[in-house]
Amino acid sequence: MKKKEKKPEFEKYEYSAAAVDLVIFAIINGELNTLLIKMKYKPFKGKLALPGGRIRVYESVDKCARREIKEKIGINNIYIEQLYSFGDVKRDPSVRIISVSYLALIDNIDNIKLKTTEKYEKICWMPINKVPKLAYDHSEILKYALSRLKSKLIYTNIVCNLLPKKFSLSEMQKVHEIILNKKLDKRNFRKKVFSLDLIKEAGREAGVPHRPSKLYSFKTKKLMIVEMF
Amino acid sequence: MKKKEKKPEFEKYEYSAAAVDLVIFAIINGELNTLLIKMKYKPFKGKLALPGGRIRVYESVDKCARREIKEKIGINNIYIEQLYSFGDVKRDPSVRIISVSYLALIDNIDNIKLKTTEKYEKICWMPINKVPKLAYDHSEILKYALSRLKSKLIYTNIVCNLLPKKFSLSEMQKVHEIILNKKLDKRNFRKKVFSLDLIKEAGREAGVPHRPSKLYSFKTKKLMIVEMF
DNA sequence: GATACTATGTGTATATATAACACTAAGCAA
DNA sequence: TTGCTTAGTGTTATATATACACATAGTATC
Repeated sequence: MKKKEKKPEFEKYEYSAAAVDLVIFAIINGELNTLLIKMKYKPFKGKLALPGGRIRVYESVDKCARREIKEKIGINNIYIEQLYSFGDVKRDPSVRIISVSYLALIDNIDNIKLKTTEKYEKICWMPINKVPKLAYDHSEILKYALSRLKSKLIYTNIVCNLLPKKFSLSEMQKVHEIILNKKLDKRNFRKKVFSLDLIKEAGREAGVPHRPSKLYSFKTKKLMIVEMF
Repeated sequence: MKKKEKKPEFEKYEYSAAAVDLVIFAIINGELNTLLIKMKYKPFKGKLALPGGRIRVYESVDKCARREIKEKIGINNIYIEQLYSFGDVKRDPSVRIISVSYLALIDNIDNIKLKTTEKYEKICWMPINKVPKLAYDHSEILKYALSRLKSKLIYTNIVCNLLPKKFSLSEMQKVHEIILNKKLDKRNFRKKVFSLDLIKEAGREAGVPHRPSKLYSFKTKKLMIVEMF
């Protein structure tokens, strides 16, 4: 930080402020869940909303998304992806604010500790088909995130960010079925997954009252374009 | 406008301002062109950049994109699509500003009159493979726009926004070849296009020194998901 | 230790989609 | 009438996607 930092010239112009809103997905008990906060203050007191916050002048938009995630769930290194910027004038009734939305994926819910802050009444996971109408335009954002997740599940290996380090093919198939909301054929699923050469064997399940499944892990978590399903 | 408008609370927070940058594509002389402006003032005096401008407090982000287009090329009703928001802290060296980028497509270059404003040295079309390094992070934005256009060309009917009202199948194929940068098989192309049932006959070419082609027009310009190429 | 239970794991045949390939047709100009 | 130029057309081979049913390997129980 050698150069002297210059403050943005807000006062000169009537220009907009920006924020980040997060759609954080995790698979919990065989359902797709998203993280929501319950608002403590007006104008949406008592309503559920996506977590998020203002972008600071000295942080990039991506950094802001990661900071917010860190503040809410205590972790840092998860998959995030910018979705879309929502910019209606009245989307926040009290202030003109543009929201850059992000998708974030949790691969292992056990690593997460939710942190309530003073600003929110509570923070919680909720299965996406039980989510009521949210504050602001957050229902729209959630819908957008879900549709992005669905399409990326079909044409990329993004599913690796929703699975723990070791997983069975049945688990993997289940994630696809949950998100795409349809049953897949077990043999065709396995054939396809193997043909893509994305995973390697990683031991065997134990202590289950049935034939134990082989476990696999992803060779890489780098996002790749692959025709999945 | 009944309710009294409340001014955003810029002063209270150190938050960011936002702008829109436009990647406007048109097919000109068998090449894909993009609209660029030459900058008159520092910090990029003399450099080429994408057209764009600050988002006003009382306009939505989409409206801002359309206003900017109107100001630069005098038309209003073209296809636009939000791309991505670029938010590095130092992307503009003088002010912290987040840029929401848009793709816009011109279907008929004849309708366009470029308008230089006092702010720019000039405004002009340039074939995309002749574009030098641009000011700010605009080269990155252009690259992003091009990749979005390519992929949408493959899985949607977006090409309808780059063709005039009436066009021949050879013209349509040419647009695909220009953008995808590869030769396509004429018979397979036609077979596919007809099978999608997107176009209808619209007369015949005249005054050409060879067999005249049939002309077609799109049944609808509504964006649809279709497996093109 | 034999049996029941449960989720795992595997192969083939058919239908569909994609890719490769070359000649005739229609209008204009000389 | 001939030559020129781009438009227009079908078939075959290959690859991909879909549909479908039973044997297997552990654990738990009697």
